[in-house]
Parts: sequence; structure tokens; C-alpha cells
Amino acid sequence: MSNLKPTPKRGMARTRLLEAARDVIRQKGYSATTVDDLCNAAGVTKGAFFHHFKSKEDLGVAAADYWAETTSALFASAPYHAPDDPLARVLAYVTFRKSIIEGELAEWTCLVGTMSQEVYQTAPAIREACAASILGHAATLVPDIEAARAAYGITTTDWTAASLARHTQAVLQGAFILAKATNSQEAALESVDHLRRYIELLFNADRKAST
Amino acid sequence: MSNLKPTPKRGMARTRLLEAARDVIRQKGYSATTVDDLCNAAGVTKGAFFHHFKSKEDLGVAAADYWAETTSALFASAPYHAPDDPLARVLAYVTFRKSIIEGELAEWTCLVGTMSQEVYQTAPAIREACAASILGHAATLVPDIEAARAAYGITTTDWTAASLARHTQAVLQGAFILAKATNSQEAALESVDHLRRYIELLFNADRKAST
DNA sequence: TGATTCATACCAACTGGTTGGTATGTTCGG
DNA sequence: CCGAACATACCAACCAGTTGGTATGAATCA
Repeated sequence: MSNLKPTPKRGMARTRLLEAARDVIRQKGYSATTVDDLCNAAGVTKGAFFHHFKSKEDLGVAAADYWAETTSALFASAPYHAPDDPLARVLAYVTFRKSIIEGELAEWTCLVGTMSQEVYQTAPAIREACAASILGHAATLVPDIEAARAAYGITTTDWTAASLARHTQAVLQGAFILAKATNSQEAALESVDHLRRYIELLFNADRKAST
Repeated sequence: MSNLKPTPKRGMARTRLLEAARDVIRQKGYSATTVDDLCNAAGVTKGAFFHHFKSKEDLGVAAADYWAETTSALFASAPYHAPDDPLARVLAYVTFRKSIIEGELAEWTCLVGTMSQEVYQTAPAIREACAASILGHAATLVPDIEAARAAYGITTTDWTAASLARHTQAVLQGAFILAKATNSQEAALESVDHLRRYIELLFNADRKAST
């Protein structure tokens, strides 16, 4: 018989459940994903599930934390940090985010964005973990944006580096929603292009003005 | 005894259920909202529910359609159509959207954005109704954006009116997600400001360039 | 007019399957 | 041989959907 799950090793159940949560919840949403769904996807039993997580909500929090860890590792090692010019790094980040958008929808959408929208009012613990993940990631962009402001002589107080960083995340989250609604990645790619153009204009236009 | 539900009149059950769906689903999400939740909120029984809707998914589609109808009526009668300058109308639309963001989160977020993210893969009929609502609304902005392009001599093919219209919806949807995650409206307001600035730059910058 | 018919709107009780969670094991590494 | 890491069996609550009715109002016709 085919043994697709290659001998789930002892000690791996927790990680396998977190990976299953990441994959299944992005497809069906948090509420529609049952504990049994996760156990089946992870190839473990309910006993293992409730050994590692005291409730479904507890797994939701852990999944958001796991998402924060794995994505920050991914972005930390991504190539967009290379350019010397800080604005080029910011734009390279946007390009990197755009390059991720390919293949199956559920593979490039955001777990914590999906979850926070679903449970923001019913599971505060999950909501907070999701917010921490999103805002924590946004915060990693702030130094580059600050440096770009300095390098390009932007002194306006109309917008801050932190606010622009959060906005990039809002645009990406919105792009994912449009993509899901239209069931294609086109709308998402389009919005990322607009985001890129906005950042370019923000720095070019102000540079002209300050000349 | 207090009779909070003022004698639900005959013939009103369907509408009351659609209004309940609009309110409850925006708070708890589609999957977590049970048919009993909706019946309780609407003050009707399950018999009435399944008399008007053949399934929960069928109600989801009807709720998205109802949302499309009521919101397009709201926007059609909104004051942002007044300015003579087409760009001013587009910017007034953004301002109008910003002005709606106040009070309880669940009262100013988007039902169809919430639903599409949850069911895009499990309930295609709902997803399509949500997409129709979002894209239909975006389409109402296209004539003003086109007119603004003409009025301001924008000839670039980098972006189209339709694409910018869709982008405004993406930004708004993303703003709602950030607001839910952070449990405050600040992040949403901030992103709408960035959207407004983007549109201003898009027209000002190109006007300069074409001079 | 007023009795009959019929369709629509709605209701209360029920059902079979599902759900999150538990109680009670068994296995295995150190 | 002990405790962590699992598995098996089970349960009470819950869920979408059904059943079998009743209330209402509009049309029909004697």
C-alpha cells in the first residue's frame, strides 16, 4: 500500500499540525477548518492534537506565531536587502512580494490576514497574535523607509515611515481579497504595481518639490 | 413584558434574515454564523429560514446580492458626485469612504470582502456574488477616473481607470483587515489617506511631466 | 356576500451526522 | 521505569436541514 505520510516521526506532531493549520486554514478559513481536518492533514490523531494544544483557539494562536517565525525567516534571507540605496531596497521588497504571487491562491495568501478577519471579535488571543505578526513584519520595513526619507531629503510630516510600512501591508492584504473574490492573481498583481508606483511617486514628487 | 421585536410582520422574514446576515456575518464571519444565530437575530424560526432559502449557502448568495443592492443605492445618493471636476469627484469618493469609518468596526466593514476571503474555495456561488458586488462597485468609479485622465491630460498606459478603480477597493479591503487585526480604525484611516495621496500624485505628477 | 379553494408565509419539534473536547490507555526514549 | 508523546474510544452539545403542521390572505364562484 502507498504510505504517503513517510513515517511521521515521534516528536513531529506539533510541527506537522502547525503546517497543516497553515495550509488548511488558508484554504477553508479558521472556523470551517475542524480539528479532525487538521489531524487528517497532519497525519496524527486527536490525542496528539490535544496533547500539544489545549484547544482549537490555542492552536490558532500557535499557528499565527509559527507564521510570524517562518515568514520573518523567509523575508530576512530574501534578496531585497541587497541594494545600497534604501529606496531601491523598499522597491525591491515590493517586487519580491509581487514575485511570490504565483501558483495556487492558497499558497501565497496570508494566514494571519485571513484569520484576523474571521476571529477579530470572537477570539481576541488569535487576533492579537495575528496583529503582532502583521505589524512586526511591517516594522522591518521602517528602517529602510526612514533611510530613504533621509537619502531623498523627504521632510514632510504628511506621512511617516511606520505609516507607509503599515500601508504596504494593507495593500497586500487587500490584493489578496480581490484575488480570492475574482479567483485569479491578476487583481493582486495589479494592486502591487499601484503600490510600487505610489512609493516611487512619493519620493520622486517630493524630491522635485524640495529642490 | 418587553417586546423588543415589534411584531415581525408577515412577509418581512426574508428581509429580516438578510439584514441579520449582514450584521452577524460581519461580526462572526460566515462559517461561524449558524442558521440558528440568524434566526434568533431576525426573530424568526428555522422553518421561515428554509422557506426562503434552500440552504445556508443560498442565503450567503442572497446576502451578497442584498449587499450589492443596498450599497449601490447608498453610493448613488452620496454627495461625492457633486463637484464639476472629475478628479475632485474621485477624491471626494475617497473622502466619503473615509468618513464612513467611525463607530463599531462591524458596522463599517465590508460584508462581501469578509465572505469572499472565507469561502472563495468552498462556496463558488457566494464567491461569485461577492466578486460581482466588489467589481460592480469599482466599475461605478471608472467614468470619473476616465474623465479625470482626459481633463488632466493623462495619456500614460502604465495604468488604466479600471485598474485604479479596482485598486481603491483593494486598499479599502486591506484597510479593513488591518483595522480588525489591530482592533481600531486608525490603521484604516491611515491607509485611506495614503490612497488619497496616491491619486493626487498620480494626476499632479503626470500633469507636471506632460507640461 | 360569503363559503371554498389554494398558495404563500411561517412555526415547533425533530433527526442524523458533526464538532470540540475528554478519559483512558499504549509506546518509546532516556 | 518514568514521563512525554502519542493513540483509541467515546461523549454531550451543536449543526444544517426536514417534517408535518398552522395562519393568512387573495382569488374563485355560487
